[in-house]
Amino acid sequence: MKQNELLKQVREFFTQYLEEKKQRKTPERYAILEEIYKRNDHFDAEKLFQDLNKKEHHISRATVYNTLDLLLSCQLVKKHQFDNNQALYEKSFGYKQHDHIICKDCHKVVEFCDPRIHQITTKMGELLKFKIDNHTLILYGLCESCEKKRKAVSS
Amino acid sequence: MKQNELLKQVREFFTQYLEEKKQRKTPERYAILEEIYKRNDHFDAEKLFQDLNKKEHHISRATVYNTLDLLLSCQLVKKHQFDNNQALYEKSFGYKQHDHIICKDCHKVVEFCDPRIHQITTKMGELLKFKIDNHTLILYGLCESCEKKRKAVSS
DNA sequence: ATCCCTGCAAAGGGTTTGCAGACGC
DNA sequence: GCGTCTGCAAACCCTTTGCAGGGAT
Repeated sequence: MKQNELLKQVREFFTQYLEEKKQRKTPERYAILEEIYKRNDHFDAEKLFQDLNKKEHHISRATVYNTLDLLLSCQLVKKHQFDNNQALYEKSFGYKQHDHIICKDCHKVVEFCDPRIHQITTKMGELLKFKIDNHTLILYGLCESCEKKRKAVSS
Repeated sequence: MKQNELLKQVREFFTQYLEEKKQRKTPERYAILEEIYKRNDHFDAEKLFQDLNKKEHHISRATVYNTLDLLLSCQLVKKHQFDNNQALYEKSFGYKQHDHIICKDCHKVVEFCDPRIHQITTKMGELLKFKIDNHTLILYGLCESCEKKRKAVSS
């Protein structure tokens, strides 16, 4: 099963990172890692906390935030600040680089790729003498069904 | 003077918007609009509040937030959620569309333009059947001097 | 045995809200 | 004068912090 294969790889990667950084391999950290890699959505810290505590005995919010920071620093997780001031996270290992398009009405998030983004980062990095290593591109608009709804209301 | 010309246009635009929406033309709202259009930076709500109260008699935080929302809805102001959970704002009338590149160390913000962004929004809108009307592109990296500093430290 | 990590609850920082009084219309 | 906008402070929400006890090494 592909899911288990990925989980295994990710656990190994994390273990290696923790050993390098001389940090402890606690069951909480692995439980959080697994929960994240079983999901396929963009989730906030609170949702992660809630879902973990439906299954696990108990993991505190502090540990969730702590571990998210760890996972961010080894790039196993990506953090997004969409509109509001609530961060959303998603797994990022073995997952192709992508950007997001968000519906302003229903808040649906769709992922997409476009090679031109890479061209822009490369060119702008050279031009402005920045060493770019990351980017965020978000397109805001209305999805097909929400646009129809709006038209129906205004007509 | 070009500055005054812009201010005048912006005030007129705002007045028209307020009349359309049947909202009151209060001195506070105009003071906030002017303060924003005299600046050339990316500022947060608190900074705007502080600077206004150095000059004006007094304008409350609530009114600042209120008016920022008004200005956002008529697109006289743009709101950015960079990294942290503190929104930054900038004027947007008569100002060319641009994106941002941010240094991870000194947090310097540089603006740039690239026509390919427009191509991407158009193409992805068609492909995914979204009606796109806005986007955010942020490139993260190290500016030239911060990269040198890092190298100096590690060597 | 050490001392880092966890859980808890309180603090923190930015933003929003409720209410009374002020003022644009 | 009516009804909305302002100012104030408290409430809110997400996140961070401090501290004491527990578990990884």
